[in-house]
Amino acid sequence: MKNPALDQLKIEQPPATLREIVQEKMRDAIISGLFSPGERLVERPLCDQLGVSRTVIRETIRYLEAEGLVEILPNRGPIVAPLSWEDARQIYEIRRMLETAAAMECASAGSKALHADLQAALEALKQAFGQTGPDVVPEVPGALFRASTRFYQVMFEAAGHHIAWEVVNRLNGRISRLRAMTLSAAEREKPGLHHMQTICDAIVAADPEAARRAVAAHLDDAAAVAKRLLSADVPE
Amino acid sequence: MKNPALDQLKIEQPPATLREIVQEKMRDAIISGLFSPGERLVERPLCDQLGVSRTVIRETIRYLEAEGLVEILPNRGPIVAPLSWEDARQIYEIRRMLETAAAMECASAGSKALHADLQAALEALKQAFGQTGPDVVPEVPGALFRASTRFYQVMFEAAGHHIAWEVVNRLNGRISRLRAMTLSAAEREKPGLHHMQTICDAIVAADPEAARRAVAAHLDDAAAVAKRLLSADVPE
DNA sequence: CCCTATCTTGTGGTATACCATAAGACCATC
DNA sequence: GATGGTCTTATGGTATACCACAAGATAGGG
Repeated sequence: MKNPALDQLKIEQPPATLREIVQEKMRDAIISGLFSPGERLVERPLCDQLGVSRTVIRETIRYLEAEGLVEILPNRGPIVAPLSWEDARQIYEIRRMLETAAAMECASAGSKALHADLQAALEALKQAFGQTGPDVVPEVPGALFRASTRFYQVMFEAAGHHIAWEVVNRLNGRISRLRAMTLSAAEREKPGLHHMQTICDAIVAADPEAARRAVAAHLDDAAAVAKRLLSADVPE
Repeated sequence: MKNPALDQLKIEQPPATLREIVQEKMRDAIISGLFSPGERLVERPLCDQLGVSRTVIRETIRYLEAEGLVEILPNRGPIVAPLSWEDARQIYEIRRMLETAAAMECASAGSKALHADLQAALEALKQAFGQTGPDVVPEVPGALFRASTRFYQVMFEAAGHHIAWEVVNRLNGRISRLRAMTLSAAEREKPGLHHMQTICDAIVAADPEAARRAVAAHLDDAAAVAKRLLSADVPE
C-alpha cells in the first residue's frame, strides 16, 4: 500500500520566510566583516538595502542580539557587537572544554560513516580554501566559515553532543569575525586546516588522547592569532 | 564646579520597553510552568492576555526562540519547547564543565567581598525558599529561580567568566522548568540549598578541590531528579 | 570661541492593516 | 467508516502608519 518512493516527494522544509533569508544574510555580513564592530545598524537604510520592511529587520535584529552578534545601545539602537580579546579568550576556553569532549567521544566511538563524513567535510574545506595558492583570497568570504562549521557540526553530531554544538556554533559566530581582520589567507587558514586534518586523523585512528591534543593545539593557535589582532586595539 | 552628588541623578537605565517587560513575563511564565511544554503560543490570544500588539509579541518570541525556550513548528507557529531527558543530561554535563571551572577559580582567588556576596545571595535564597516549613510552596514561583540564579551570577562574575555565565544562564532557563514538574518543594530544593551552602563553604575556605566536588555533587543530584521526571514521559 | 536655546529630523517603539495559506469543520459519496 | 471535496476561519508573515523623543544642526549672545 504505502509507497516509500512517495515519501521522497514530501516537502520537508517549507519555503524560507523573508525573515529567515534576511537573518542569514545579516549574519553572514557581520561575520564576514561587511559590517564592522561598533557600526550602527540603522533600520531604514537596511530596509532599503535588503528590500524588506522594518518588521523583518527588527525581528532579525532580535535574533542577532540573542546570538551576541548585535548589541542594543539605549537611545542609539543596535550596533554590531565589538569583540574584545577577553571575550575571545573566554570563548576559546569554553570551546576547548566542549570540543575536546566531542572529539574524544568521536575517537572512542566513531564509525566508518563518521570517518567518511569528516573526510568529506575536510575535503570541502580544502575546496573552499582554494588550493590554487596559499595567498589567494577566496571569492566567497562566507564559504570558509560555512565549510569549517560543517566539519565541527559533523563531529559534534556524531558525538551526540547537540546542545554543546548549539553553544559552540553560536560562540563561533562571534569570533569568526576575526577572519575578516587578517590580511593573509595563509596566515589564518593553513594552520587551521592542518589542525583539522590532525583532528580528523586522530578520530579515524580511534585515539582520544591524540584528538584532545589536536583540538587543544588548534585552539591555542587560533587564540594566539586572536590575541595579536585584538590586543593591538588597546589604546595605550 | 562638578557636583558629584548630581551624578546620582543620572538616569543610568532607560525605562524598560514593552518588549523587555513582555520578554521577562513570558520567560517567567514558561519557566514556572504556566505554559506547558508543547503548548502553542498563539499570538493574538497572547496579545489579549498581555495587552500589547502583535509586534511586541513577535519580537519577544524571536528572543525566546533564540534562547531555546520556544520552537517554531512549520505551519503551526511557536510552541513551548519540550524538554527531553537527553537534552537535560547534556545541559547538566556542560554546566558541570563550566560551573566547576568558575567555582574553582573563585576558591583560588576569592576575595572577602565575594564571600560576603555569595553568603548574601545564599541568605536571599533561603528567604525565597521560605523557612517556615519544608513543605510550603513559595508564593512567587519565579522567586526561587531568580534567587538561585543570583547565587550563580555572583560566582561566575567573581571568577570573571562572563561568557560562561551567558551560556549557563541560558541553559538554566531551559531546564529550570523542571521545578514546576515536582510536587514537593522539599524534594526539589532542600538538597539544592544544601549543596549551594557546601559550594559557598568551599569557596570561602579557599579549597578548589572541595568546590569542584560540591558543584559536581549538586549537579549529579539535580540530574537524577531530572532523569526521574523526564524518563517517566517515555511511552512504552 | 564657548555656551545655551531652539528647531528639525532621524530613529526606535509600537500599533494596525492586509494578505496568503494552512488547518479544521462540514458534507456528500462510496 | 473511509475518503474526497468545499468552505470558512484562524493564524502567521509582512508592510505600513503613527508617535515620542533623542540627537544633531543652527543661530544668537556673551
